[in-house]
Amino acid sequence: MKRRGGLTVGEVAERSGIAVSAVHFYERKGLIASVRNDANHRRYSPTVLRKIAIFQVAQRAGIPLREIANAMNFLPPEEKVTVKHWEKLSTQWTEDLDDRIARLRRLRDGMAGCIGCGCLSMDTCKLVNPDDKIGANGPGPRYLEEDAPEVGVFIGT
Amino acid sequence: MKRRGGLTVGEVAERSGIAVSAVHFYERKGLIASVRNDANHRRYSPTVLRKIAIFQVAQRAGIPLREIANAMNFLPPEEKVTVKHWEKLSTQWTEDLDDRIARLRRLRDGMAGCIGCGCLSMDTCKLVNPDDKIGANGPGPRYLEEDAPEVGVFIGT
DNA sequence: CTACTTCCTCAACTTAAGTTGAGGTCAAGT
DNA sequence: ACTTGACCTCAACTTAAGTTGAGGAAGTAG
Repeated sequence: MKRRGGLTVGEVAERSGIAVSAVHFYERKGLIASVRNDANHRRYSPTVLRKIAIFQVAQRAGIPLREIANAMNFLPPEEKVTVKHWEKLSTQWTEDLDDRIARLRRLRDGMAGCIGCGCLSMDTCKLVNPDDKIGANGPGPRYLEEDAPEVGVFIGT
Repeated sequence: MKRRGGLTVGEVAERSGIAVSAVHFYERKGLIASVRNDANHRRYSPTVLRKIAIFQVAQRAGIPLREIANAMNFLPPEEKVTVKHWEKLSTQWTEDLDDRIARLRRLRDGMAGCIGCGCLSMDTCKLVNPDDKIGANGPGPRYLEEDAPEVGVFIGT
């Protein structure tokens, strides 16, 4: 099983620290590509290692695979990928992370000030029901979900 | 269908903004409880509204239902729940959120400084492979997952 | 030549947090 | 009497991100 023409799945799996089945899976999903040798075995370019590394980092950041795949589709075919491209991804995902962080921070502040205060009653609590008509807007107290109109409001007491 | 003895599922669903099927689901999972009337219909105490509100907030914070259920098990039976109990939950989950936020922040800083720098190559990048032996430790570059031994290391270039 | 290991495909299973649908009961309104 | 609407149970479906297993081929070591 000499690696004439690229890395085997086993090698990719071991060097990137994921399971062989995961490598197969990523390929099925179109996130990476391989060529086949005469025995119908996959051979990978070393760049898949970088890609997989990026998948891991992005996933840890909470980016779903679908979006990762989407981003991968904007990359030029194979080795024409430049540092610029990774920079763009990085910027995009960093912004995404900033959003997530901000959202969690709002929640944390609301939670610290509000659940403990005893007011959490659907009718009066700003954290849960900021404007007394959330039920009419569809399901769920999705208040802190998207940028709320008034961020400083849910003091709660 | 007069509400003799508590809220109906429909009322709970409407007032808490979730689907009837979700109310059923929470009950199956033991997160809330009901009594049955003579027609075998569920009747809920108004406190379920508060509970469901808390589920929503906690889930938004990324707490899985299993943990929420677990926390609910530590609450006294029914209306013997005091503000202290909610405070404790709040404190616990706030800490949890602090952790999540810190983790995301580390990731963001690593991502901003590292993916763009062009070094992301599994062999040399600290973000991806901080100590050149992560493959031997099991699957995945789980570096930023738990508190990493050296947080300031992944400058990357 | 035989055994071992890696590889192949395809289908089914997993967890979370519900949703959807089929089939049936019960009380109210007309 | 009949239809509507809310309720009941139970089973199956959904998405994400894979894992596990069955059944088979191919390359390698002794």
